[in-house]
Amino acid sequence: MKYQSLRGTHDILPEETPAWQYIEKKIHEKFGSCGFCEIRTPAIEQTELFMRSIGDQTDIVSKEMYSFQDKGGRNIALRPEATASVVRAAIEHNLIAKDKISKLYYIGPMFRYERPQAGRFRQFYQAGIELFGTSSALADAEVVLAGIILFNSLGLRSLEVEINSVGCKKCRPAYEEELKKYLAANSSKLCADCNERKEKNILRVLDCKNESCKKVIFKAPSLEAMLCEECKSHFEEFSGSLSSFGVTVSVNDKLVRGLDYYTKTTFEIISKELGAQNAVCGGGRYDDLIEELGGPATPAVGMAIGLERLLFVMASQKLLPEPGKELDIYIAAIGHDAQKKALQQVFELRKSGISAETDLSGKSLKSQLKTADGLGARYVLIIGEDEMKKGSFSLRNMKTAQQKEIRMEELYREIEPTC
RNA sequence: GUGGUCGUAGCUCAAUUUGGUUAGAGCAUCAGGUUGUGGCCCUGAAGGCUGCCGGUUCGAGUCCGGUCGACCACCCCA
Repeated sequence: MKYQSLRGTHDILPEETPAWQYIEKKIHEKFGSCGFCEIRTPAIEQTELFMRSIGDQTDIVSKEMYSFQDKGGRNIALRPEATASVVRAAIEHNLIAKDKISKLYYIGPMFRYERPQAGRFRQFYQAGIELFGTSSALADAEVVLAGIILFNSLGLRSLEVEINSVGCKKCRPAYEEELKKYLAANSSKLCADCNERKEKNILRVLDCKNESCKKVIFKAPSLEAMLCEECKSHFEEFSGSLSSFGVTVSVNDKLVRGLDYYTKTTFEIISKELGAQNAVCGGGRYDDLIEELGGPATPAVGMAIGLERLLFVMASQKLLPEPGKELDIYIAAIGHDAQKKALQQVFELRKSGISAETDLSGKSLKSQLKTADGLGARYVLIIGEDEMKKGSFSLRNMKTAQQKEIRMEELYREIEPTC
């Protein structure tokens, strides 16, 4: 095979597109009913946008971004996620105004140069929401709830919601300083990865799986204890409100996200069916990002869903709709004149919204009936030489195998009742 | 970026004890089973440079190296 799709990228084939259309439709419906409006941004942006927002020290930006110079010498990157783009667009078009709440959602492909794995691809689809303009912890809950509404409407079971707080710019620097000091004192017991994380993304050390590191972390200063009053009460209200709405949540104090812009709330919705990459949905609050990117200081919260992962969980829970084969009528034609007549008739039927198909390759009647059967045709209209002469045609009901002679004008009336 | 497992028709899989002649089957596809009638059944056809490149050997789908890709884990994250 000379050409194949690039590593970590996949063709979505005709047999799979109905499932994609199904979840996309639900996303539009449910996010819409939650008051979010769709926004579509370009797949490419200035590289700097992502360096500023996600953080140029993060793996996503430093190692995993598809970036290049265009012919005009501009530094361009394929978006690795959409929040930065949505914020940029919202600022650019004045969608963010003082004391105004904006609720946006998006759906589209994202790109990260990673080693492919279960639930991880180089081009993958995300659907997400962003809520700008309120610092209320209830807004964090609303965002989680929007995800839950979507998942429920798809029939998903046994998903778990994990939440945490990573503090804000008032309390986190002090904590990071504290943690850094502690880790520096114990650096000999930390793995190579952690010694690097210590410098680049120190909170991630808390989530290391290495046994030796775990021991060190066990005695490390706790982030929770260091949260300022504001963060603490924000987290309590967020957590409490979800519980009171009947959402079971568990606090995971290791839930530290790899994007720099998160403040206070972080959360994930995970599924055990997924393997190592188990988050179907992840998000959190980012109160400083909009200002950071040049907009008015505006608090915000958002989340993103990995669509391939969502589809995978749905498939394993047998929630994907059967690709329904249905065709109102198939016209079997014998002879060139008949084919022409058939095509004309199919054209008329299609114009009036009836699904119709014919075969112009001159196959035998038997073969055409087989094709019709394979397409799930309810009726087959047979146009042969006899019919062309007589001006009346055989209409076969494929379910009952009954056949009758009709004239073309009667066709609609005959097939209408079951439409 | 690191490590492990694996690449045989469109799909799912075969191919005997460190290798041995024209690489098989099921499903799917197409065509037939008498003149113009589907599903079931029967018959037949087509479909593979065994991922690619190189090496060992009289001989490689099978062994070795490389490469590309898939899967899984680390890392990271949706």
